[in-house]
Amino acid sequence: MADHVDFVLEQWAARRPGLDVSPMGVIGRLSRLHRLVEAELARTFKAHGLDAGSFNILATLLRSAPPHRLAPTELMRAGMVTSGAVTQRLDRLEARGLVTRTPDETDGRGVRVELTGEGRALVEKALPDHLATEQRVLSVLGRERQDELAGMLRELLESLGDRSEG
Amino acid sequence: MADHVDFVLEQWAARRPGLDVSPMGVIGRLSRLHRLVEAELARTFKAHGLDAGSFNILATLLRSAPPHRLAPTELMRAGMVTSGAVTQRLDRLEARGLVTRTPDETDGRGVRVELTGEGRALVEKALPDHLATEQRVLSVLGRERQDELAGMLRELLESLGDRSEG
DNA sequence: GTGAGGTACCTCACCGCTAAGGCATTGCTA
DNA sequence: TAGCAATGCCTTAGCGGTGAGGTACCTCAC
Repeated sequence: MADHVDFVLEQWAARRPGLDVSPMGVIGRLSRLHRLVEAELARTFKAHGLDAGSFNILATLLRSAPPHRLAPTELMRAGMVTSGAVTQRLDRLEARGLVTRTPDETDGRGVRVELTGEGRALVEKALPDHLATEQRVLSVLGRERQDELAGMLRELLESLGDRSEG
Repeated sequence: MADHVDFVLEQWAARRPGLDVSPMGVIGRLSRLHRLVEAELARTFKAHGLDAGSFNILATLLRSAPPHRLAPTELMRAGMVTSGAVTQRLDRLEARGLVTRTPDETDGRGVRVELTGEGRALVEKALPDHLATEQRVLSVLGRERQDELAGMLRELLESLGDRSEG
């Protein structure tokens, strides 16, 4: 039972016997797992004509509180991307007729983004497939250990400043 | 004690009460944590005039078995990137005098990549800082729980086909 | 009311990666 | 040993993101 990171750690142990490289055991795996999982999720998105960035926008709108109209700034924070990235994602989604941009009525600088009927239908169709893919990827761990894992990741996130907006 | 993903899960629970979105609790956190950690590591790399891709190449060469000469294909697999990405990384590193490319003596198609003295010195200088950053990022979990976390990530990796070459 | 600083969104140049494909060489198989 | 698939590396077009900066608008102290 050994993954690629075990091999890497062995190499370091052979080359730098004194060095404590144990953090690489966590962060190296985090990185590799992220890549593999992203690739897996991408296949599901593609099957629905989407990519991760587009799905993220649509799903954020779908789960938002009524009336489901968000500012680009909120989408930016939810997706952890820059404002430029949000602008471009919205450009693409708007061009496909999946979202609309409306001037904010109470703030002349602002914009409100909303799902169109088509956008809503698409994300609602993709969502169960997406969840199934996520579940499949995690299935080797039982539900209990998935929760344990989520708990540890949450601790790390909080220590790095990823707080809830609630 | 709640991170951004808790907020997201609450939103889903409010909007789709029947839906089991628990996989998002793991994969959403994996994704956000990856982003935050990468940003943190990038600061250390930058302080040494490097980025993650360049460091990855240099560190892979450093930890490789003597005589520390690897083929681009091996670097490609170690870094989980395409051959094009490796070619470009090597172009940049070679232009800076940090690695050399030599034709493989026994395979006319092949190339051997090697650290220069300067490249070796740079990665040896960056390595302890990098490890310190990784350790700092993980420090909220004690060593024991770090190992636990690494174990769960390894199980996931193995289930997705990330096997050791040993 | 006004000016300064903050905020919201967009624009654009640049960057690194992917995906597809090309060329040379090697290895397998009949 | 000839033919053909596989391999190793490179090339290139295109894509999505960042970071810096611009414009318009809002807020607030005075």
